[in-house]
Amino acid sequence: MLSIFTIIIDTIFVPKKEFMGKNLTKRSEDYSKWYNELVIKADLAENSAVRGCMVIKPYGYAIWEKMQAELDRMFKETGHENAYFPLFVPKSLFEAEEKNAEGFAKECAVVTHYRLKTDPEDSSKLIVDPNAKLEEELIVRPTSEAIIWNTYRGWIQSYRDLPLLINQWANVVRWEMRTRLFLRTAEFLWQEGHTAHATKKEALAEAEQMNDIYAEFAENFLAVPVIKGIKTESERFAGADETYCIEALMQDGKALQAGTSHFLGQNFAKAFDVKFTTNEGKQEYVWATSWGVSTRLMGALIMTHSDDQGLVLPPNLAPFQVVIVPIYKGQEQLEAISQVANEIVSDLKLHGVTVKYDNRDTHKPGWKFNEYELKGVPLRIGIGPKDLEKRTVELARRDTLTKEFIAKDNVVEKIVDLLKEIQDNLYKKAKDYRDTHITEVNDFKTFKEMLDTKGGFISAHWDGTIATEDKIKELTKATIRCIPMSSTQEAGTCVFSGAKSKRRVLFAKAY
RNA sequence: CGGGGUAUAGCGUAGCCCGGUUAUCGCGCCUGCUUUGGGAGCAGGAGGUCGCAAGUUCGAAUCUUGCUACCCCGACCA
Repeated sequence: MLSIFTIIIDTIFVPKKEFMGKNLTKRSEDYSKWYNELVIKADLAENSAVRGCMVIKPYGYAIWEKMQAELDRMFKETGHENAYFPLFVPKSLFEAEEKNAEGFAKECAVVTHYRLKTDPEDSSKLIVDPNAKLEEELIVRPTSEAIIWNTYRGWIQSYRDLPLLINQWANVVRWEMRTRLFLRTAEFLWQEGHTAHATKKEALAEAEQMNDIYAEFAENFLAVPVIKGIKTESERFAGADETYCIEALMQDGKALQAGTSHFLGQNFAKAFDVKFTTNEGKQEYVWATSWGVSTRLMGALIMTHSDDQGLVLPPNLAPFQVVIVPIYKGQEQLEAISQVANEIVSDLKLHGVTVKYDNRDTHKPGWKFNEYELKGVPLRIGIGPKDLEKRTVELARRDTLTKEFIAKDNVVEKIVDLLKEIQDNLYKKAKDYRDTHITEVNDFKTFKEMLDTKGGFISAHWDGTIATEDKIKELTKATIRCIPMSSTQEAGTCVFSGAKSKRRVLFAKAY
């Protein structure tokens, strides 16, 4: 349709040479080095003075804010409200739900004192005041079930108080041994939903619904295809009866858990004595769920779409979807170009497109081209003297790295169309990669071979025992990522033990 | 917490084995001029507790010891 209005003067497949010089390690050379460099060079985040903790820079944070805004909208649309609970959890509350406490105990930061004082031996230094020891240690939350369920006890008396549907946006701390920007940091940002229900059925439905929302968000918004599934017992959240998850596949063939939603049964209700009176006057424990996604999604986004030239952002998440770069000699030309650029800017804004006009004279056009490629801006408009003459603009796509000249009058229409196309294209490309990297395997030799050569998900039969799961992990480093929701009954024999199995599960090496 | 490695300007580095004028180079930064359709060129300039603390020595970035931080590989993990 649009091509009727669009005069394509020229389409150029830009020669590779022009894109060299970003000094970014190639994915094929060293994938994890590529990732680290990309995060730094695209100005998303950097390491901080605090071990394992990152500084999220404005450009990276803008992307996170877009994720937040969309998720927040989806949560509210399904009846959830935001609240905020404390950063600290008294140890006695933390230990109340045993499995949860045990699961997180090894990675907790603990506050033991509340005051510093001047070092008597060196007045320029501070020391912890030994007289300011806390009566009870405070745990910096690694997750908030404990403090929240302790609070819920006071909020829930009757079936009329249910369901209780709460979300909080917060930071949590998990003292990880080895950290990587966005993928695993000691402190990270996330949202955690905590809901209370009158029946098991309703809580299960909630947990599943939120996992569905995560999947929808990942696919439609991040353009990251995911597999919805259930975790095995050993991969389950500490304190949950069932963990639903979405699993994504990165370009290096490793899986990434992108979100989890837990059915907590009555475990926390019992640990914190949260009961309600039914409409028949009986006292019952409530049923619970919790669910969360974190800044790790940034990692998923980066590792799904980006290439050797830098970040590639889906239009839905780009802090600005279009950048306009003027190419000019002298003030007069700049003014003429700016007039055209400003027209396009206001027209794009009217169509809901976010756009940045970069008229800084401190950097040359070539520099800007590279910069915005590195930062993954979906579309770039170049306007120079030749364009003024011909009433055209140059339009470059980040996802395909192609450029074309189009008539200035059609540019807005074309862009609106292209943004949608880019969003779809990124998803399709990622899904195609993912789908071709799910390999059905029926014997252990092939299992190992596939993991080492092709990578990705291995769909195989499993006998359902933790022993087999552990053994496979020990031998191959692959874990069961999930039992896919979509998997159907299929008689077979376990790829490792040869015992009977009713369905296939997905194995992969994971982040 | 085990095993290995590194520490020199904002970043990346040379020098260290074999101690000796003013610590090398690149990027970045500042000033000026010329430039601007794929990371500009030239000229000039600023920037250093050589991780920290002791020791050896006439003399230490360089040798010795201790400490600290970080990185990589394991174990742990959203």
